[in-house]
Amino acid sequence: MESDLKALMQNSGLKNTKHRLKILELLVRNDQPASAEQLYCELRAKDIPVNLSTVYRTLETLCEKELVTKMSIEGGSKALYEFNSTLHRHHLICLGCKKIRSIDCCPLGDYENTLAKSTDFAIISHKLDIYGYCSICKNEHIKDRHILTLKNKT
Amino acid sequence: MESDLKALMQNSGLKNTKHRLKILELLVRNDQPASAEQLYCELRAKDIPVNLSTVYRTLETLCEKELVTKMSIEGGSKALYEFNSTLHRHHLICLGCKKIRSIDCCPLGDYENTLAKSTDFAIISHKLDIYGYCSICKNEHIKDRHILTLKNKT
DNA sequence: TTAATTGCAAACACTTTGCACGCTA
DNA sequence: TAGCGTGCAAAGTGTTTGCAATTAA
Repeated sequence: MESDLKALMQNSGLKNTKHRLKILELLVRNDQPASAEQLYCELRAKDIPVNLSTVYRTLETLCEKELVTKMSIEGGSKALYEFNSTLHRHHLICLGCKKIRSIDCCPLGDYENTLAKSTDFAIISHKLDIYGYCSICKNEHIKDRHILTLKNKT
Repeated sequence: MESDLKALMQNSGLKNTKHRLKILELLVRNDQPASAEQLYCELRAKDIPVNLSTVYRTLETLCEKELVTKMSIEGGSKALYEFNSTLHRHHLICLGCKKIRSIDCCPLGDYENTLAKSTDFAIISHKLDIYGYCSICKNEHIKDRHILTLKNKT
C-alpha cells in the first residue's frame, strides 16, 4: 500500500517525503476524516516528530492536488480532512461518539434537476451530512433519556 | 413588526434591549444568514454603537432560546446566524455573489428511513446545502469560462 | 432594587506565515 | 545543486471570557 501512495504522489507531481506519506497513509487507513491536530498526535505517538504547521501545510498541498478533501461538520470548530476517493460522498455523523461514516450513495439527482429549474440556479455541487446516533450510542442515548425522565419526575 | 419581535423575546423570557431587538430585526429583514461581524457593521452604519462581543453574546442567547440558528457554509471561516423560522430549511448558496437563499422543501424523508435501516443509526437531523451559480452569476460564470478557454488557446 | 446586559481588554483556539536550515529529485 | 519541505516562533483571524459599569423589569 505504501508504494501505491508513493505512486499516487508522484503522479500528482509531489515530492515524496516521510511526513506526506505517513499523513496520507493515516487518512487512508482510518477511512475517517481527521483534524490536523489528530494527525499530528497520531504521528507523534508513532515516534514521527512533526510540527503542527507542517501538518497543516501538508494537508493544504494534498488538497490542492485533490488527493485529500477538506471539510467540516456542523458545530465543529476544526477543519477535517479525508482521503479523496474521487467518489461523491456524504457523511453519517454520530452525535454520541462523534465517529463519521462515509456514505457513497447519493439520493439527490432528480431533486437537483427540479430545483435548478424552479430556482434558475446552475447547480454545481451539494453537501449533505446526516446526524444521529450509531447502533452503539443509540442505546446509551435512550438510557440517558430514561434517566433524565426519572430525574424530572422527582 | 418591531412589536412582534418584542413579544417574541418576552415569550422566550428575554429582556428587551435595543441591541437584541435590532439584531433580530436585521436577521428577519435580510432573510439571509449573516455573520456576527456583518451585523456589527450594519448596526454601526445605523448609528447604533455596539461592541462586537455584545453581538456574539446576543446571538448566542438568541440561539439558546431558539429564535436564531447558527450555521456555517463549506469553506467559510465565520459562523452565520439566521432567524429561525422553525421550518426545516436547506440552503442554496451562490458561488458567485455568495448570497444564500433558503429552501423550505426537503427531499430526504424516504431516504432517511432507508438509510436508518441499512446502517442501524437513529437519525436525528441532517444538513443539506447546495452550491451553484444564481441566475445572474451563472451568465458571468459562463462568460469567464469562455474567456479562459480563449486564453488557453493562445 | 437586583439580576441581566453591556463595553472593554485580554485570553483563547485554530490556522497561517516568514525565515533559516535540511533534504529530495 | 536547486528548489521544495520543514521546524520554530510569531502573527492572524474569529470567538469567548472576566470584570466593572449600566440598564431593564
